[in-house]
Amino acid sequence: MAQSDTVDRILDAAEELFAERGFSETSLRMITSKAKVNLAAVNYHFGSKNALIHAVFARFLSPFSATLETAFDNLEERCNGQPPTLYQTLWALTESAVRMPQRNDRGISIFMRLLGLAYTQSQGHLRKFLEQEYSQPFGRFMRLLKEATPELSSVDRYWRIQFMLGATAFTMSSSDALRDILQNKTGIETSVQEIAARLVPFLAAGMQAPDKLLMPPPESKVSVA
Amino acid sequence: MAQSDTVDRILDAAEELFAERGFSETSLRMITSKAKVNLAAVNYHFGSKNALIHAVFARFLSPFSATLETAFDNLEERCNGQPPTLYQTLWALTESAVRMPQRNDRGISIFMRLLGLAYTQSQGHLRKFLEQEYSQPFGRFMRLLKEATPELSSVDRYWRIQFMLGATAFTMSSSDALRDILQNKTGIETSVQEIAARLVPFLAAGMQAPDKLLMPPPESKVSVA
DNA sequence: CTCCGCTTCAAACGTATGTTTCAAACAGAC
DNA sequence: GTCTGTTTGAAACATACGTTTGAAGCGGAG
Repeated sequence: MAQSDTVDRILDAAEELFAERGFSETSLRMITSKAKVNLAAVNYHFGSKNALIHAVFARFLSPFSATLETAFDNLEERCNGQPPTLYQTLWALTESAVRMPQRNDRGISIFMRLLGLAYTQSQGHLRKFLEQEYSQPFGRFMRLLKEATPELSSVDRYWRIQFMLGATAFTMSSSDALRDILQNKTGIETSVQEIAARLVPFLAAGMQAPDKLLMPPPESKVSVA
Repeated sequence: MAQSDTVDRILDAAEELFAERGFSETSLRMITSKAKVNLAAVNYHFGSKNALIHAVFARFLSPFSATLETAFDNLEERCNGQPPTLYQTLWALTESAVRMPQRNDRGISIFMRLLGLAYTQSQGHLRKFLEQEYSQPFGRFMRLLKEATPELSSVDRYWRIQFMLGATAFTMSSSDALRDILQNKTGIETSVQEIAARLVPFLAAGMQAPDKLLMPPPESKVSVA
């Protein structure tokens, strides 16, 4: 073969194993044996394990980043200068993720799980890589969020964005496991699209919740029987 | 010293390092050197690294579990047979966590971060350990949630609980970093209690959001100017 | 065919890990 | 003081890791 497919086989195997087990817990030997390539191939083609991790992310994040930009473009165009609503912004993001061309049916799950891991596993090199490669669409998303929630103080918005990120990253990072649990308990099959469709209203409602309270909730007074 | 403090020193160091770096990324040598004890002490006192991980969790989870049970007892007693509201249930949980006697001021953050890691890092042995040791308070919390949201289908409730867990675990697990970022940007100091006070309304609102939608949001139609 | 750059391969390297070993140090009971 | 069971200590163990090496294999150009 003139153009070797070794690189893609490695990326496929790595992507799947990383998503299943995390980065530190996945060895190059697992990857190369799953990909049926020689151990040295990883260092030959990518340079190091960390560079392989970056490549795995770049392969799906770069097209996603582009898709997201055009989705935001379309959204803002449709709004004729008015800021898009929170719902619309969240939905644009979700659709961009869900509509991405997938290599296989689990593609979206793996995609999400990896994003969750990226946030969760404290791999300094990864965070640095993602920040400097994909800061633009992220910044734009933040700006849209700000315009969509002008009623929030910037501190409230800051924290609620963290809550949204958490709910999303966490759920997505274990979406396979959670789906399986539900499947075993109730027999119900759930697609990633459905999870997303349930997540968006949850996030939007949380984001627009009434003010924070600093004291115990009103109902918690001891009632005199 | 009759009762050696080696065990506690190991637990303290392990707790902190695990919270900072994750389990796989923390070696016994890091732990023992931080704790200023001999390397072999871990295996002598705990048996294995995995057993040490369990011990770290048990040390804060067991008292928390007890505190939580009495908090739920008090709550249910105050309600005279009526099911506690969602707000009250969430608040009981939050207060139990926040009011736990802490070894130091970072105690609560570490506590939360470890819980997040336990969910996220796919350490099979840990999940098994937590499930069989702390299924009771967890199950009770689930039952209270169910009674507080009778309007939700069990599938909706299942997913929304996952979203809540995610927002909580994620935020709390990086609360130190998030607090610092906010501090640097705005000069505002934030306590864990305040974060909790912002989180609870977010969660409650999300939990009680209107039905999931299966289509794009209503506002996303192209408006005819 | 010969050559050359690129790719694969088996093997080894150095390092770090969790765990084990066994002697030394220690504390409390007698 | 002496004995005994427990705890510490330095060192080694076996294993797994990421990475490097150098030779073998290969395809197209001259």
